[in-house]
Amino acid sequence: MGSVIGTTTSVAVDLVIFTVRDGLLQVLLVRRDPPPFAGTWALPGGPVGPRETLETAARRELGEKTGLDDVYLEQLYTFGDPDRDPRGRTVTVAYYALIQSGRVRADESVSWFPAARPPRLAFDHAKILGTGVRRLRAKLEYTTVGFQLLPPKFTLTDLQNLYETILGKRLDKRNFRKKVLSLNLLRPHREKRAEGAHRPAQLYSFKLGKMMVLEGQIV
Amino acid sequence: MGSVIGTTTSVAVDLVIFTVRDGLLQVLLVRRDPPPFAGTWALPGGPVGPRETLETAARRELGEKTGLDDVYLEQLYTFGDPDRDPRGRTVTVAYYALIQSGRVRADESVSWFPAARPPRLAFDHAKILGTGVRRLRAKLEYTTVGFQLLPPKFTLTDLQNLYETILGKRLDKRNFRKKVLSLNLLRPHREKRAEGAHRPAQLYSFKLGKMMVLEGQIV
DNA sequence: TCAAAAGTGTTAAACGTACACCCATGA
DNA sequence: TCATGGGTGTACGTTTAACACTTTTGA
Repeated sequence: MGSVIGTTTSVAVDLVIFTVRDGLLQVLLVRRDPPPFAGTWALPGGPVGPRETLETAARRELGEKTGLDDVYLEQLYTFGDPDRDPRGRTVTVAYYALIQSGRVRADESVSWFPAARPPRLAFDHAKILGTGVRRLRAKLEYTTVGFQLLPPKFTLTDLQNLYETILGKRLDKRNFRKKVLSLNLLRPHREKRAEGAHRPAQLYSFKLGKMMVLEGQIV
Repeated sequence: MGSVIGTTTSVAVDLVIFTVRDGLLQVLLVRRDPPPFAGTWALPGGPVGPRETLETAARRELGEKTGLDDVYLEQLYTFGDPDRDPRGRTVTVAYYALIQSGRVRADESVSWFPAARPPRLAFDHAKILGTGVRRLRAKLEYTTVGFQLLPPKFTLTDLQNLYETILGKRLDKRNFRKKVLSLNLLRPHREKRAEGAHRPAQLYSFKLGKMMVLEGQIV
């Protein structure tokens, strides 16, 4: 309630940016240039500007690292252990974002890594990442967040692969399709996707722009 | 990633302390003495000390206001709009706590209010409280947090009243009992509670000390 | 014609939901 | 004996879970 005299606390945002690529849940990391942890990988993030809301700061960081602005973003958790940053007290508000694979161009200093086996991470970012993975798994089961990881048009097999990848378990094809279609969240397209020597797959898109909390579970 | 030069940001914790009393979900508020918002009610809270973790700061505040230390406490959300505190930029990490009614002595400056109809609150505390109520409702349905609001020994009617109060809907007595008992979370006691001109009620206690996430829904 | 992924139904078990009466007690 | 809240079971509909074959295509 009073002010904290003589103490400097920095407030930052950090981002856990997820995608699904190559059958793996992956996370976008940046290579740190300055010390501490120079040369190691870290979650994208940075200080909150004096006139920014926390979410604005998170969206700005996201835009700077990915060039994207129409992305699902949600506050994850706030980390503030006094020794988490050797430079001084820093409280970081972590957000997580879900983007469609292929919308971000990786390079030397910005790259995708498997979320389950990341490289050694700076600060307490391994802990933040773990919190993000658990949250995503939990939300996948009772919301439509998963759809944010797919391109505008996708097949039911794409969707099932996504769920199997993130949850780390196999699902029954017939039951999965029955359940997903019964939710009435998907609009079939005229076109089908033919790729390879087999029957072409029906393309669908997600009817709603926004994430939705479901009554029951998807899986 | 760099430090924020020339900007002072304070970091605070605020507490949404819930109980159930008189058939209502209630929240503990403190009367503010200093400006701004002098004389209005506010969530208990205060600055995070230089060597404290966020949770330690929250527990300290909780102890100062209630005298209790063995309380369910969970991080809720972080609020950081630049103008939320007229004195200057303050980011507040909100926690919510669940305590058993009757363990806190209210007085002139610390008092319980119905969470659904609080008095006018300082800062953005009405928004924080709303976030807390929604989170508690959501968690009640798929975890055992609700048990934290009951004394060590309680009856199934106590438990059902608690659920009905927080969720704001009536539940079927037989179905509720069947479901709760099938979870095997309760230990019956030898004693019963006789109060009034009717059959005495079986007392139970919660087997686990900790909150638990359930497979399905309680209600 | 073969290989590969898409697509499709049925059945049994579990679970959720609706519903009404007897029990034990103190006044 | 009455009023009060405690305590119990069943039947039906819905949901979940397990399970295998046919279709369409390109090579």
